[in-house]
Amino acid sequence: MNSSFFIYISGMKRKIRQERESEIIEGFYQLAKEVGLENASIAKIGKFLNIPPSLIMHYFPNRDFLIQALIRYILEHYQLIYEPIIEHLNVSHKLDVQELVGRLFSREWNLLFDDGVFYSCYALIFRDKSIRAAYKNLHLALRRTLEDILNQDSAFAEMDTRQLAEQIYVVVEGAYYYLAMIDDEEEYQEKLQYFKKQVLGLLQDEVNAEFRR
Amino acid sequence: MNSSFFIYISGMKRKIRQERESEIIEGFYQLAKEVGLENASIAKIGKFLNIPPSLIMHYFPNRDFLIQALIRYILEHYQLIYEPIIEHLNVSHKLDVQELVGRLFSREWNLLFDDGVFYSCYALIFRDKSIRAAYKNLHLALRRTLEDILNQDSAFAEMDTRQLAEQIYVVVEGAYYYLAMIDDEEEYQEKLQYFKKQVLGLLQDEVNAEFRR
DNA sequence: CTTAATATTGAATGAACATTCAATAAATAT
DNA sequence: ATATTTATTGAATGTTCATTCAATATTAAG
Repeated sequence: MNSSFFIYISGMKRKIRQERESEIIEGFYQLAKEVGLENASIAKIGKFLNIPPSLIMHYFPNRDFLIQALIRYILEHYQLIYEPIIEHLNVSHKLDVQELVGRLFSREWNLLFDDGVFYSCYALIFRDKSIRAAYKNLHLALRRTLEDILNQDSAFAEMDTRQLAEQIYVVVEGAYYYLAMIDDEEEYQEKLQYFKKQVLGLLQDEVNAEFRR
Repeated sequence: MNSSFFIYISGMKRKIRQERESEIIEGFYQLAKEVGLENASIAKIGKFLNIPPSLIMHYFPNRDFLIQALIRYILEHYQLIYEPIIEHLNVSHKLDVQELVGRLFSREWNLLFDDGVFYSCYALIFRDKSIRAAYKNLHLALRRTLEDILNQDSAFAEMDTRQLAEQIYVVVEGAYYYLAMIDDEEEYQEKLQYFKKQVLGLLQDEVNAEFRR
């Protein structure tokens, strides 16, 4: 064995480690989805995955490491699922705004992602600076992606696309927050239309564009 | 017994009960603010208030009752603090839109209210139908209040004020969600301006008003 | 093949948890 | 004044918690 400071784990062992860590975090996420983050204990994760709790602690020294890893997992997946949806619009000079708005509010990706765990973790930003920073990074990245898309269309050349991206996302995120409270499908669709129209208004509002500069 | 210093009104017991219950819920809220909802145990609430945990259970048979009462407390106070801020605009035919927007995004009320506990409880809407309904009721009430204010000004007579209130609040709530991630004061103010302008745009956008009808 | 490092197991730890209980104190009703 | 109801206390319950530990199995290195 070499004597460097770094723990060198070769081949198989490294793979085992990576796979176990992933398995544990995914199990943690799945369980939190079912019983709530506050009830997803290490013992329960072990039972859920059929491994002893001590194995979990072998990879994650304490609960905080587990939470940090869960948040990394959630934010990575949020971005991984969401960004391609708006990224692959293939803007050939002219952006299809209807299509963009449709994708921003798409419920498809919503089905792939559970909001309960996301907001439980979000609530942690108020007491943990590093979690706050991680959440901020995700939200900035989403805005930058949208900004880039807008910049590809010359129609927005005169507009402050950074501001526009901020304004669009604040509606999208406010809508997700609010619509989660609404069970009735008809009411849901009605309000969703309000917000889609609102974003379309932002994108088409050339008068405002000048006013805002 | 010597009761010379105390005035014993009839129904003293009821008063004791009400005050104890309030004390416990307020203590629960204060503690949750400090250590997080997930760490605010009954034992800790007892220690925080210098009462035995069994007294807490005398008034709240189990933890669920305590959570339900906390959410009632939070939502009532949210409304109690927030509504007067926008309600007492004293619309004398002409609404001061600048003033309205200023109040909607006022940081004052934000200081009176801790968002960590609010969002921790919000996360519960995804698994609890009655909590979801309670949150929805609050958000509908806020929108109705704003709608009433808009209706008092004849300038909005031709507009769909219900839709407008929905669109305004989705920005306000999206902004609160997003701005909580931002520590830097300058950046915070810059983005806050974006969102204030956005709401002003909604209020002044008469062209859109027709388009939306 | 031997040794060292890592992976996995299951049992054990003490602390914290929600909750119960019996006893006492205070307030109200009779 | 006495009886009844409610408020309060503190000790005790059994459970679950995160975490530790020693043992065994597997894999890598020499």
